[in-house]
Amino acid sequence: MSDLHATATANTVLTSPASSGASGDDAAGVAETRSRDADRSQQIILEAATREFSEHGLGGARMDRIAERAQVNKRLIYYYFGNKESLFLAVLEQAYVQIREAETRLQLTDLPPIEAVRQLTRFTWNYFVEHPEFMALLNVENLQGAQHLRRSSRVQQTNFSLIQILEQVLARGQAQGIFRAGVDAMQLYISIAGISYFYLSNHATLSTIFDRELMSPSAREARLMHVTDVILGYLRNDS
Amino acid sequence: MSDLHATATANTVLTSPASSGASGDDAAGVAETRSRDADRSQQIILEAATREFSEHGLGGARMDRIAERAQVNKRLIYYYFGNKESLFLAVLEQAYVQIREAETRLQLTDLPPIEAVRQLTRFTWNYFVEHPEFMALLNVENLQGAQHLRRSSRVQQTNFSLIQILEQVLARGQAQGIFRAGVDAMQLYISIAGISYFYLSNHATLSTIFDRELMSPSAREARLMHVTDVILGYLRNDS
Amino acid sequence: MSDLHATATANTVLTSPASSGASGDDAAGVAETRSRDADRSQQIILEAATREFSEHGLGGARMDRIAERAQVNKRLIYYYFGNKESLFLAVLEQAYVQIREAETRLQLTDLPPIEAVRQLTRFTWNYFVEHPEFMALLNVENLQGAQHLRRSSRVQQTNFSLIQILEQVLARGQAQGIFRAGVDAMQLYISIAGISYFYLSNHATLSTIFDRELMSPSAREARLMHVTDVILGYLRNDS
Amino acid sequence: MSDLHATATANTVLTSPASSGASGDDAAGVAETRSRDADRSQQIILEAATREFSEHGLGGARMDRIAERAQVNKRLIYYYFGNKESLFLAVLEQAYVQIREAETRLQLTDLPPIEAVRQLTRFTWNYFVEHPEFMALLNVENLQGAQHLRRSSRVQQTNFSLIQILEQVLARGQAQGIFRAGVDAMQLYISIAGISYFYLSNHATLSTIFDRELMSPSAREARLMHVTDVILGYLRNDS
DNA sequence: TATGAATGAGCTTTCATTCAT
DNA sequence: CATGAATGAAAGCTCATTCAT
Repeated sequence: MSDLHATATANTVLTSPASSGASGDDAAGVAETRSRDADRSQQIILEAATREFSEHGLGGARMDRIAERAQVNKRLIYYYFGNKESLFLAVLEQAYVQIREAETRLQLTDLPPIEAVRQLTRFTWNYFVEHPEFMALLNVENLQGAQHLRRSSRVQQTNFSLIQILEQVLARGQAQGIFRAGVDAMQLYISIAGISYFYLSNHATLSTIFDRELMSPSAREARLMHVTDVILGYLRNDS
Repeated sequence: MSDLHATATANTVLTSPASSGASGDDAAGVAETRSRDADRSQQIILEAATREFSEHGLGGARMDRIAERAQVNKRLIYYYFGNKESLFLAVLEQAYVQIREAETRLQLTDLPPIEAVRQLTRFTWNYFVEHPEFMALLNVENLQGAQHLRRSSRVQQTNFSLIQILEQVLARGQAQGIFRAGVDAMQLYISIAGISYFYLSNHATLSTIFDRELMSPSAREARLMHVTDVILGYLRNDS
Repeated sequence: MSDLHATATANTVLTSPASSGASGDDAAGVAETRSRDADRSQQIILEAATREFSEHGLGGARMDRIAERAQVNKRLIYYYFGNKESLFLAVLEQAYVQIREAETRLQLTDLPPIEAVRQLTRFTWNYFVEHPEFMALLNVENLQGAQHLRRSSRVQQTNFSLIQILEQVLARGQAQGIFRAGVDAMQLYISIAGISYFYLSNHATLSTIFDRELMSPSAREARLMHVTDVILGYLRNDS
Repeated sequence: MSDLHATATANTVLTSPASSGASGDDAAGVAETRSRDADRSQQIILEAATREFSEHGLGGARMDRIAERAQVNKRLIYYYFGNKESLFLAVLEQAYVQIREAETRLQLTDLPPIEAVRQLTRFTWNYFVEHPEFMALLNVENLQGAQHLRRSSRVQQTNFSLIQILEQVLARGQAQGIFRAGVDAMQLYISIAGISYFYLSNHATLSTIFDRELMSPSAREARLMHVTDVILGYLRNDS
């Protein structure tokens, strides 16, 4: 989280006071006139709220606890974010902004197809491992039927260029005769994410049920290998 | 909650009134003499609670709403289940008992390996489709770090004989030269579940992000086909 | 408590069903027709209720707990005693009946004055020691402004013949020149009781404040000696 | 409740909001800057709670009624005192602080022994007369086995210097040959308090039983005279 | 920009009591 | 004589939110 707003523009979800839940019409220029402290307070609140929401869900999260975690006055949260729901939306938006940024840094088009898929799989796995709160937020938002996401103009623009990149990778592999034909990139992407996500997000219940330690370093390494095997095993062309 | 007790029918999680710090000497036979209404009331409450918890999470669930949904006096819920957390545990236990029962009905050992895997995949997919509340409960429980499940002696005994059956299927396929070697049955099972689960559980956010309808009948059919392809494509031996 | 209803008449507070809180018009004859079990159940309930009320007060007492302590169905308590308040009254009445009975057994008129006062003091002290629940009930009832006692025709008849006996003892002592003149028997009796009562009833706070163990056998013996010294020291005639 | 803190004025038990699991670094000086209303609100709540607890006991007291009596929002009580038990403890502590303060104002060391004992007796009697709620609180707390008092670091320091003063008075009286020897100051103090306390605290039941008006001015005057006679009569040396 | 004080609505839970047998 | 099931009312307490400065 430390590299969060490296630039003043790209990944910010910081708001003007009382712009509660609104779209995102406060652009770069405005940020200049705002004090450093204001930005910092908002960022600290967002981080605290991210932890709180991911640990307790929307209904279970407590504004008091967020204020305590952020070491700010509760009133300040309302000053910046309006209310609980808007705060949750801001948290969610920031989470999406961050993963999108990270994905952008991947350069899959430059790699051979198999390697590109391997990289994407590894990246997805690692991102979930390093950002369990992102998975938790997804859980929470899905429990709510994505009602916040749907309202967010900010996230909806994210029509995942990743899918286009993946399509291109699949096309290259197919042209080279090493990938099977007829693969839907979105379906594949969901499978890559799902295989990782279910294991990581549900490890608490799974390890209880199977009575097996699933989060040790060696277990995680084994899982990543399995995930890669499944995806590449599926894609390979054995004709 | 130590007085949860199994009765004659396999999938019951009906309890004695939670207030009685009694011994637990009311065994199977006694349940027969208990008024049918008691059992029925508990079952109705459990069903209402299942819906409520899966729609709103643990923190967001409202006891009032559960009572209303079950058309019983709110007090009765406390009479039978003690408190909200214990009610949630009872709901969770019943959900696990039910899926375990359904799995038991599968007869994978009698089928050819490929068909067995296909059946298991289809079953898992269909169960999630037909029981979205089960997925939601898993989500909720995982948000809580499986703290309820861990306390449940009832569920922990569920050491999923399914894994053993799957191991036997994999061994047969491998012996016949049609499955690859070295496949961990638990990893495979988690992948089968995960590929289905992520799509279904997160369809709300996914369809928002990809701007694609994921839950139409045709979309669901396509997904099931993809899922089966991934699993069988991974398993096939092309040496 | 085992010698409670040695006779069928004198000390009973057992009621006919639904005679809730009423005076006491069910006399000896009726008891004959009532089953042993009924009497026993009522007595068990009264004992359980006595403990509960003396430990938790009127507001803090729980009907559930009384039923549990008495090992009877909660409904039965209502069957016999009508409601909580009436049950408390029954408890209170029984407590008064018992101390009155015990006092009756004292034969102060036969003793020399000093010895008679000594015996009364010792008796009062011992009775409080052996019946802490009686003191607690007094506390509870006084917190309520004696509203139950006032309604009880049963207890009001108890116009304490003890005072008359004490008056006679004081008169004898004064006639013999060993007791001071002008002592009001009721005042003296309240002092005898109060000196013992305060120490015993409030020992919990007193021992905390003075950081001294007040209820050890030696401490209790010392206190009884002090109490006797105070009363006899006050009464002695030094002219 | 560890954040109870003493401020400049001796008898305050005012607290920081109970929610803040904060450090406790708000010392005396800070209280000055806090809005006067906060202190006032707390004091008003404490007074209302004192009345409520002394009239109804711990279990019978109603938070709603306390709020109504104090004319504050019920939520505010929880804001300052956390819960009912803690509020009761605060009430109890304030009651002890107040009587201790009043005792401190007595200047027994300057008086001749007989007069000192007479003053102490009169003071104790009068304090109970004027503060019946203090007696009631003692009753309530003793019913609970002094569990709150024991937890209070504040009250436990109150190791009643009064006993030391009384010891000195007794020594003087004995040296002058007017008091008997071998009197334990604590025993004597408990007797002084007990003789007054029992009469006043239990007057409701006593007046019912003895059918005598005990609280009229003349009756109270007679009792104080009796009490003084008992104590001084006991102490006098007639050798 | 920031904060301590205060609140209304509503939550989970408790309790004495009654119903139906 | 006895009981398990059920309930209305109200309790203690929580929570997101606003007031006033």
